[in-house]
Amino acid sequence: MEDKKTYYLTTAIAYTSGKPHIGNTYEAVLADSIVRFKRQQGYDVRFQTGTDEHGQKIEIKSEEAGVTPKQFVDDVSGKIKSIWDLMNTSYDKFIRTTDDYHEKQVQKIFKKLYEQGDIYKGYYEGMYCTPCESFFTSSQLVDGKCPDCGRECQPAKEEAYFLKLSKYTDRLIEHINTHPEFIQPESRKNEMMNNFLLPGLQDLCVSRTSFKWGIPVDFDEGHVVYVWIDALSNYITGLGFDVDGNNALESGTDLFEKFWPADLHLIGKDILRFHTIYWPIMLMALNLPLPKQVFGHPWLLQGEGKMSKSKGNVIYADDLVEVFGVDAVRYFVLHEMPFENDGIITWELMVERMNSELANTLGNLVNRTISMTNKYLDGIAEDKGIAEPVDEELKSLVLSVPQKVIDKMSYLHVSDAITEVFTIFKRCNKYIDETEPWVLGKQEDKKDRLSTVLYNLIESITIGASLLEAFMPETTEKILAQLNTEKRALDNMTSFGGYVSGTKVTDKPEILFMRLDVKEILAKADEISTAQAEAAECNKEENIIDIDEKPQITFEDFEKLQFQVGEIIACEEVKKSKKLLCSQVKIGSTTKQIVSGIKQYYSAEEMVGKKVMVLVNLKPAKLAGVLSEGMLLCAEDADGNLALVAPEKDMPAGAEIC
RNA sequence: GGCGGGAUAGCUCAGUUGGCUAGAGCACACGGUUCAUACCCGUGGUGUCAAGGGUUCAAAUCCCUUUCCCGCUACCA
Repeated sequence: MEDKKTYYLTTAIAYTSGKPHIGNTYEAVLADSIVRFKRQQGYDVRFQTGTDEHGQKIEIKSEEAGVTPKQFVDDVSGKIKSIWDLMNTSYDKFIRTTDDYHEKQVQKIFKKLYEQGDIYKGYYEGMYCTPCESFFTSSQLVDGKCPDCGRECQPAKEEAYFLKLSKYTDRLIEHINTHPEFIQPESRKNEMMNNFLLPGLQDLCVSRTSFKWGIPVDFDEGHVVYVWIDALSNYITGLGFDVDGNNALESGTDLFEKFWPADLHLIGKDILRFHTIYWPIMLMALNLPLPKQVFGHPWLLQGEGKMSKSKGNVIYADDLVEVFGVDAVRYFVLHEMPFENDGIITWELMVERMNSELANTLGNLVNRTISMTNKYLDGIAEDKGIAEPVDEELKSLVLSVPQKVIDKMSYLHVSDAITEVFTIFKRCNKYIDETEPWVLGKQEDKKDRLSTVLYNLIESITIGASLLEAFMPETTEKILAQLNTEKRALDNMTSFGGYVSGTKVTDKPEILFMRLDVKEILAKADEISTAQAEAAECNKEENIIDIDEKPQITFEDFEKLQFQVGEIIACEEVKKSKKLLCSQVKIGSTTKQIVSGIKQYYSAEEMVGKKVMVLVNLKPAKLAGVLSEGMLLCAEDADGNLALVAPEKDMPAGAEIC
């Protein structure tokens, strides 16, 4: 049996709380372009993607929708899968965290880690600073006290399971230092090191009791496995991994044995921490090898302001595909995303790219080449060998591109790789200008030269189109079909002239990419936007916010709190702080200084004169070096927007709130 | 507040270990061409390389200071 090198790539699994927008879709397309290229390079590839389907948010959403959580995620997961299919992503495995084999293994993993002591049942036995609401490992404490506020830390009481991280920290640091390619882009490595690894990790809470929709901890009723052990494990359970070593086989093959460790976890930069710290530690605890590389890709952002469904400006892949076609959308997201910085997508930019690169440079090139071949040569371009110096320039450029593309792709610089391919098409257009086939066509004695010129063009386009396959598979197929030839293999691009001389091209060239009118497209985008906003309106997600429930308190507990109306008589910004305002608050005959993190929502000037609700008897603390003697109460919505709470009628400063 | 990364043409960015008149794409303007989807080709830059100082024969590049942006993180009683 041929011993091909394997390549295992995974994307993050998409959370099934709603339809994925173009930014989520980008990840799947990026992954797809990478694996398609690896296949071209001859690797035995496995590409896994899927959906993450547990958690409180889904429990709540399904309840609102009046269906069971399973029904809810079945629906959303199906939608996500259909968008991945629409985008032509060639995944080998679509895993769902509600799949039974996955759930079973997660339970076994959890149990194994528990039995060997890597997971322990805690009662927040770590050092907990109540005022700071934070946990600290003992190594983080300063003189046994909270490193932030310097106060005593105590154990807290809530019951939960924790993954012990400290045991493996040194090994992980060592691994990251000796494997510079492990975290990509490399700049993220410092962030992980400096913010988490070097200061010391606090143990990760891996179970919850506050909701039910999750994988139960089978030896402790009431606990469900919280997100990370559940979600991250998909990368191995999807290969049929079994904790006891009885890996499930797929058509006789032990996929886990064959494909693990993964070559690349492709994820968004926001979850890099989980993939480069918690996941490796889980794997170490399971005594499994670590993935070779984790790439936290940047985001594809939407241009016009913050996206929101109610504004109707969320861009979805299926809307784009309807207007532009699959490959145009693939081209756009891949090309517009640099390696490290966020990219931007708008309808205008889409049209611009579509017109200038796809329609003009590529589409028109194919079209004019085929048209001339038909017009002057009855569709048959033979290599008559009538060469001129300019031909060599074309050939050497074309033949230099494959290696450049391979290099760019090996560093995952997909955008640059596509740009390289397009240099072929640009050179071809120039070549046409240089050789002027329409002039040759008028001279009977130049027929052979003309034929050679068109042959060179067709050969160049064949190579270019073949190189495009990873990025725009349908376009590759369409071009090659029009040229009536086969896809050229990557290792077969070292010499010029593979196109079978004398082949007849199609006599009915089809437009590959239609030029679009920006105004028309924007009008269409407007329609989509309006429809979206209307849908959001009638489907109005009731603005209900659920937060974690706290334990019941007694009236005595409540009586300990002293609330009064306070009048803000002066207010200024706290220098050196992004969020803090420092207010002088009149409460009865005294004045307290209170610092609040509301600068984003209130200016210092507008604060003055407000009468607000104040928690008066809170122990004073220093914030950013400024003393704060109480708390201004605020309401907070799901996006973190704040609104001060004030008495409904005018009340004097100092009035008790009870 | 801590750590890190930036600031180069109207826009998006390249610029390797300091080294010739600082580059590319887009956009714009003009010229050429007509096979093609009004397309393609060519030509066109007075840029304080954020500001100031320093090292050097030589600085966009190295060092210091300042300003402004961004990322992660902490804080946000």
